[in-house]
Amino acid sequence: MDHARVVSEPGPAIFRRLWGTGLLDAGDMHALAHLGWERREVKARNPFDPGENLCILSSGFGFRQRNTAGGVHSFVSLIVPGDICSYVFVTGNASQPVFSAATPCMLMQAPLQTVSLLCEKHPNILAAILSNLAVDKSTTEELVTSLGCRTALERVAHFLCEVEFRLRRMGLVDNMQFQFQLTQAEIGEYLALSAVHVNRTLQELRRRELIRTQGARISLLDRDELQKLAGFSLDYLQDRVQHRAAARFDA
Amino acid sequence: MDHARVVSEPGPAIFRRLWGTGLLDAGDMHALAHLGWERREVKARNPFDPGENLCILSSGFGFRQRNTAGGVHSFVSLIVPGDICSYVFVTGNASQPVFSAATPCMLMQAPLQTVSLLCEKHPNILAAILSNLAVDKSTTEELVTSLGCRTALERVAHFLCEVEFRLRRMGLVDNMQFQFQLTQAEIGEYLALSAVHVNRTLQELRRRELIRTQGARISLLDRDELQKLAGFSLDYLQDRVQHRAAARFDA
DNA sequence: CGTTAGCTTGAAATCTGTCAATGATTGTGG
DNA sequence: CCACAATCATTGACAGATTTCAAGCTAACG
Repeated sequence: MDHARVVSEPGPAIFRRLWGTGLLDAGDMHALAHLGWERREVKARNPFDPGENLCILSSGFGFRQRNTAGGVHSFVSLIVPGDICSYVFVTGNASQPVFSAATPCMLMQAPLQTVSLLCEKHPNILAAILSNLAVDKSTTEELVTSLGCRTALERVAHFLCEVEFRLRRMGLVDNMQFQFQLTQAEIGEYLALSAVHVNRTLQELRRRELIRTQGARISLLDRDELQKLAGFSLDYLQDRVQHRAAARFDA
Repeated sequence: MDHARVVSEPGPAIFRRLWGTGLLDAGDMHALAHLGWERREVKARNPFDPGENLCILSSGFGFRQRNTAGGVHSFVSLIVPGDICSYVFVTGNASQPVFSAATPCMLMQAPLQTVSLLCEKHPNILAAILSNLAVDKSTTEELVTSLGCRTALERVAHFLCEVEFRLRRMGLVDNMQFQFQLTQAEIGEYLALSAVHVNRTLQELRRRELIRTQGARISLLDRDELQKLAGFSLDYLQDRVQHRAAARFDA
């Protein structure tokens, strides 16, 4: 049984992530689809501040980047298609990291006021957004675990497992293969490794025949083994886990 | 000007953190105080799962601990008095880290249903809770920055600056001194350092005359210098930063 | 007064970073 | 369509921060 299978849903693919919470019905999806979204392009390597808009990444990859006083900056979360770019519109707290495009990105945004009205009429949508927020938080916490407890090899393996799952959930993985347009320097910045060491680590994964790369395309040759190496469990990536005792891994 | 000064507020000290958001009025505080809280004691080194209750730490220190499949476990956030122990009651997402008491702890909790009704009548309370959630998220993101970009010395210094601020906000700091009952092993588990290295790092801070310890009591001898060393800015700890361009440090 | 948990210290091992140079790939303008 | 530039990947040698191991020390506590 494939927990991350693509469920047929009544709406554009960009809302698949919200639909995946299992909290929405067809009416909610219809309302979402007709909210009057504004499209917005962001060039690779450019920052973008969604302000108080609800902003969903439609295509491309990005990070939330945290800039501190001392010139220190680091990526705190990876944003893939379907993800909400910023939760300021929910929490009202402005001192948050800013979205930074890694590849050319297409975003969809809607102003806070519109979203507020939408949530009043469709409380399930608010619940879905909060569930996404929780998963986002949980993902950053898992990153803390990675940085704290895992070696470079485990860290990179774990990262690949996570990306595969999140892209598969959006229907962007084809037979364990997916487009992965991040530079090794960017992966390093996210995983707190130097670009050089990311390179060596990827080589080691290739040597062990766990992954294969062809340009920007990557395939996981032995996902089970990779997950085992990484200590990867998809618990932290799932919305509303109702039965925690259920099977943890895909078939 | 002291940004973290204790404002006189209409309610028990335990709600000082929520009051500090600046979103509540006297009526909200009154409603909070009379919610029918249940006291709950947790022994040192014991875990506690708040489930879907709103649960606020009243005294003691704790961590949110994340346990993953491979036996890997790490602390992802520090909980001090006034902090909400778990946001499951907001997000509905159960696959979250569990509270783990470092010292003997006293908690106050109220069931989800009661809290829901409260928030319907007092929407500002929901806003305050969401603001706390945002700060909590932000704090974990800052931890990512620490683990990724800071040396052991900077990391420990940063941690001390953060704790001092958070305790001061709750009125628990007296002339740069506060009770700090964590073992070096626990600090290490949070900052991804070995207990041995935490020890050496604290020695270095003492040698530089930035801190002094007397038993479980610690005093920051030169907070400015410590903050400078750590690259500490309190942006990420504050609720609803309205004017981002304002001065960043305390006087 | 013994026991236990926590703190301190030293030496050796190791992972990862830095530096520097060389290939490979991609995109672009002529 | 090719040549050039720029970015990215790769490789090797070396340095350094942090971990691990092992042992003694201290202090709190029953």
